[in-house]
Amino acid sequence: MPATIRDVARASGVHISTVSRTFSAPHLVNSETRLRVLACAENLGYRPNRAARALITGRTHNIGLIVADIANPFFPPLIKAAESQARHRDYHIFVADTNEDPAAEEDLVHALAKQVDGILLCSPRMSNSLIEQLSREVPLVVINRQVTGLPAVVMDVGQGARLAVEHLTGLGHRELALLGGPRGSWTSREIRRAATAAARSADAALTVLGPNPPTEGGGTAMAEQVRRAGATAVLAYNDLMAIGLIEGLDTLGIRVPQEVSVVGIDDIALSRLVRPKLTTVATPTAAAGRTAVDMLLQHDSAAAHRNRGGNRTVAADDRRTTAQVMLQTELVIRDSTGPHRPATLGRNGSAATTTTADPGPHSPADPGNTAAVNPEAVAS
Amino acid sequence: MPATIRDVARASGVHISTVSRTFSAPHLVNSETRLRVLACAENLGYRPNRAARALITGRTHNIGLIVADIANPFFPPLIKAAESQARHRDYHIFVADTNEDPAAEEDLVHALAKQVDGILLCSPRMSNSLIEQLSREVPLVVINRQVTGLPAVVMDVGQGARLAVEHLTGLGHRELALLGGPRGSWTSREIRRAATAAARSADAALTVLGPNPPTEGGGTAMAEQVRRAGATAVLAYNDLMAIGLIEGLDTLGIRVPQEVSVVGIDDIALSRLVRPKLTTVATPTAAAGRTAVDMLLQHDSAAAHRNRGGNRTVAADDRRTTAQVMLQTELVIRDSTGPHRPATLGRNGSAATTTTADPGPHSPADPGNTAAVNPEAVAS
DNA sequence: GTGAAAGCGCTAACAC
DNA sequence: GTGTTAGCGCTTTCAC
Repeated sequence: MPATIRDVARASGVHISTVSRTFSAPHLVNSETRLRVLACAENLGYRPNRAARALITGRTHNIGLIVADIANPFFPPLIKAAESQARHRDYHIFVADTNEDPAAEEDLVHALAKQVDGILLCSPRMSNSLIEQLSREVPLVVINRQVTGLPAVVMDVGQGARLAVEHLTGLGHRELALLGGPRGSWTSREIRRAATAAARSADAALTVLGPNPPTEGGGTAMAEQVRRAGATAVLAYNDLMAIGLIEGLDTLGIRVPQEVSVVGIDDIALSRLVRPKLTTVATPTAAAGRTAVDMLLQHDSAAAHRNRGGNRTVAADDRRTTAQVMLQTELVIRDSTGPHRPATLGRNGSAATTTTADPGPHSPADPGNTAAVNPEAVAS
Repeated sequence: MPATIRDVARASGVHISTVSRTFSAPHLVNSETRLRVLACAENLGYRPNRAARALITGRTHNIGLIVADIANPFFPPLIKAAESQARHRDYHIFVADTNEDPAAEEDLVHALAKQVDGILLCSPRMSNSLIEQLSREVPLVVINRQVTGLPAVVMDVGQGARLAVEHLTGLGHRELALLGGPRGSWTSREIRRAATAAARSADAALTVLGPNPPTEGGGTAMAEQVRRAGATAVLAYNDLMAIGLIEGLDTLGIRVPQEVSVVGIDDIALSRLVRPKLTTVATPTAAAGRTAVDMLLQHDSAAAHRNRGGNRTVAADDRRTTAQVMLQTELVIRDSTGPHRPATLGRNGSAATTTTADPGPHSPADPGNTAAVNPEAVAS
């Protein structure tokens, strides 16, 4: 039923190779002929079969995008941007979800390898060495992870974490907590590293809690531990966890930001919608998606000369374009962070803070304190 | 570099067709031979090239999923469910984003047609007749739309809208507004139809405002009009618009639910996270994704006998499995709806509400008024 | 500028 | 049970 190149050839009275050229190398065909062929193709509804074409050219014009969890609000903007960029360049995109399972990542790469020109590996949880090995099977661009020798685009979460910690210590907080992300997350390690360093510089204590699932529930579950740790300010692996934590704290009768300040990371759309609006580190996820596609495709131009029976030096050659891009992050201060207020009532291990909205004056024993501010007034 | 069927054949000393059978019809090959072939394949890292296979079998084992906006929180759970279900059945899934553009939908269907076994058309904005026409090119399953003769899975938003209106009128509201969705949306039409009918049954007035973009901004932008319409209760096309509307009303100094009740549709994750928590109609989006994949694949089993040069009755035959599934919805009552409270101060055309939190008495010219309440007290 | 022929990786009759 | 042969729809030498 669907028209083939042969149908068009017959209809326009030329050989199939001329039809082929009309579509893949138009300049090689007489413009009169070309117009005729195009007309026939048009009214037969002919479209080149890309799979068949790929069989011989070695380029599928498809890209794979592997993410940990499509439903995690961090990913959709990235997926959308990648898809959009890909399509502008006439590529289609396979999306696959690993459910945070490292084994699934590997399977997926294998399964997709043959039908794509490359794969975007988003926040992978598997080991660097495995990634490297897989990259010999199919061109890979890694997002949110640095693996030596492979093209990657990462967000500078280290800088973001530093900014966040400085913001917190600047508000007078000295007992910080960090809610770690999932095991195997490069981002989580970077955050931890930078946050630890920044806390030390500011003479603040930082308790690391985790690893945790990168979800709202993961955050909520840690509320009790945050309280036990006596932290007055918390940096979470991502916004979802931060929001979950705020809910958990609320359940414990601990108010944010009056008693505890909370900072998230990512600046997902949700962050402006919850109350208090979340202070967070904005990561350029859409840009990451676009950039990754561009890198893959540039990379891919080289890979196109697939070595039909050739030696394997080609694979090595491809790597020469390898680059690692680091995207800037920035701190967005909203309403979930505020100045440190030492508890004035008892301080018997568990921070004894009243649940009532009572922003009375406190003993400014901590260094770096700023003037007290009515939390209500800040709700912008 | 990647191993081909021929490499495996050579390594295991059999003909390529035996290798082929080992993978596509294992029972047809001697178990000893099979084991040997499998072993060779294994250590050559051979995997059948699905595109090449598709060329001859006519089945790509790929599915297309076309949505209006990946970043709209309504879609990710659906995409995730569809992807998961597809992969369980050994299918990969192309995801494409139309940016709410009907023309893009058509292009995408054409572009994807050849490399998929079928397409899931999600909340399409194009005309029924075009959809029908496209379905002759590639098997289609439509989600959130009913088009005669085509398999579809829809959410029963009509019932949901009715429930929502009944809830609202039950609370004493008599001046309702409906925030319509995007032009071309079947769902929007269904909601409008059901809401109108339900309002009439309850002797309530319903002002329809729209069409609107199905986004937060779309909702925010309508706050002023809602006020002008004098509505005390609003049903929005989706949660995003409902949330946006609440923000917009807040800016106008109108409190939800004290002065205006708002109901959304979809029950996206966000709805429980905003304050006030959103009353909404829960739609089973994940189930819709799964079901649509199942329908497509069942449908596809028939389509597999692609008519190589055959007549076109096959296409007609495929249609016999056509079914339309309607998924139940349910009203989730949270905190954005409350009893009608007649304004007691002036009513000079535009509902005169002060921006300061000053719930003073008003002249009760409007019908159906109840007592005033301190807005602060309700914010749970 | 166009046609002829070979072949991408694979499956599907059909022999044996 | 396995080998042979013919192609799926297309691109790409190579002649002419």
